[in-house]
Amino acid sequence: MNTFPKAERLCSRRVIEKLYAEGHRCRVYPYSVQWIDAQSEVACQVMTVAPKRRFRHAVDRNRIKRLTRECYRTRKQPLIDALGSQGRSIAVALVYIGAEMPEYHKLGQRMDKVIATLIEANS
RNA sequence: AGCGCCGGCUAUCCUAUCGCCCGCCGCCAAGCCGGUGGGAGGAAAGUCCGGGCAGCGCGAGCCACCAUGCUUCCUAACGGGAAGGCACCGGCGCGGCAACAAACCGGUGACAGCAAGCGCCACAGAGAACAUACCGCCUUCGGGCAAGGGUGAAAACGCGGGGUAAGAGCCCACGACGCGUCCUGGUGACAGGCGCGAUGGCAAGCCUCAUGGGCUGAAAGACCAUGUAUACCGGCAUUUAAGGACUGGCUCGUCCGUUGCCGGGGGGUAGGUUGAUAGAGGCCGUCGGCGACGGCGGCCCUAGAUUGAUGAUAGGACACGACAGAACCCGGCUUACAGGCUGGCGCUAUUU
RNA sequence: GGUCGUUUGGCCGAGGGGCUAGGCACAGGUCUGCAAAACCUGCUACUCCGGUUCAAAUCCGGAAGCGACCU
Repeated sequence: MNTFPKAERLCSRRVIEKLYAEGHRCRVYPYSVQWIDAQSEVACQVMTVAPKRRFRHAVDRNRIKRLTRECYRTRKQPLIDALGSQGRSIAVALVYIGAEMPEYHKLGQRMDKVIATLIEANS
């Protein structure tokens, strides 16, 4: 099942600060992807970010994060399997850096690229 | 039916699949899980006001600072609301050639006080506030005057008469304006009258008067577990007077006091729980009130996250979907907003 | 979530009721064989909407933009 429960979301303030300070970063437009090795019970913890500077209204930021979560939820399984086979776990931040409101199907294609990049970087 | 003005309500819907948050039930308990129910707004926004709630040793007086500003009422409170007064604007309109009163209808108004004091009023102009004299008027040639011209946003209250050499609230009538232990009506603002009196404007200039205000703000605060100080408390020894605290300042009053040792005590940081969702709550009926609103009775429970929940896909309907997403809560204000429904008033045209 | 500040030509920046300084930049001219420098001239502004006032960049109310602080 393509679920996205609370355990797979990145919630720890301490891990987030460490991620921003020491994490790897690469750009897969329209995202800036940051990740770091972590010790958790699930293979991958993810947080979504939409910057207030670019998107003034809370409605727009909410929509970007919802679409991002939905795309990740439906495409995450290859990444989970790859990490699981190595016994590793990572923490990831998906920061939306595009200038315009995304469209679901196009965003899905980019998310495939993000997943592929993460698998390659952690194999 | 059309146009204009002023309000009120509403804010796409349905089906299937995959997901998110919370409550309850089941599995011995918990979690995964299974079942079941609930899940953003009229502005959730801006943070412009008011209050609840919480913390900060206490109190009194004066000053400073801030806010409000026609009256009465509503309210927990308000800078909000209701009704009324006054002013201005618009409409209508008897009559009238027309302009346009009164009354009526609607809208708008930071609407206390420059006859308490100070300050400011560019340019132009004689003069902008203890005034002044260019043209002008009068003259006994010493001078007197401010009506008329001209300047300006504004010119020493307006207009008519008396008066005078010419003039002037110098005097009078009418009118504008301010005041009154005054009279009448009204709870009152105010209106009408009587009497007295002054005369430019500006208080969203300083200010005066009246009323109100302690400060901070859920990132407040409380608790648990981990963990252990330099906070804090008590005792003993030492010091005796400077100093400090009381939330912007001063005064009064009150309190604390320097260092060392001993004992008690349990801070920061990271995590969790709580604060935190049933309330000045909503709806209906009824009674009181012009109304805002209040009393009584009945019914209802309606998000509660904590990196922060409502989305995606497919199909269908039509008016083709605006502004926009809770973060302690409530009452207002302001701002944004496609469409739909609806109430009142005015005018125009047609029909009956 | 809460608390503040700021907005004046292309850029920096003064002015706090009476025709909006100054500097840099830009354009034209003088000078020069050409340019630089210097000198002269010009151009482009008070974030927006209302209100107070005779008069508003300035005072008052509202909106918008930009920025800062508190964990």
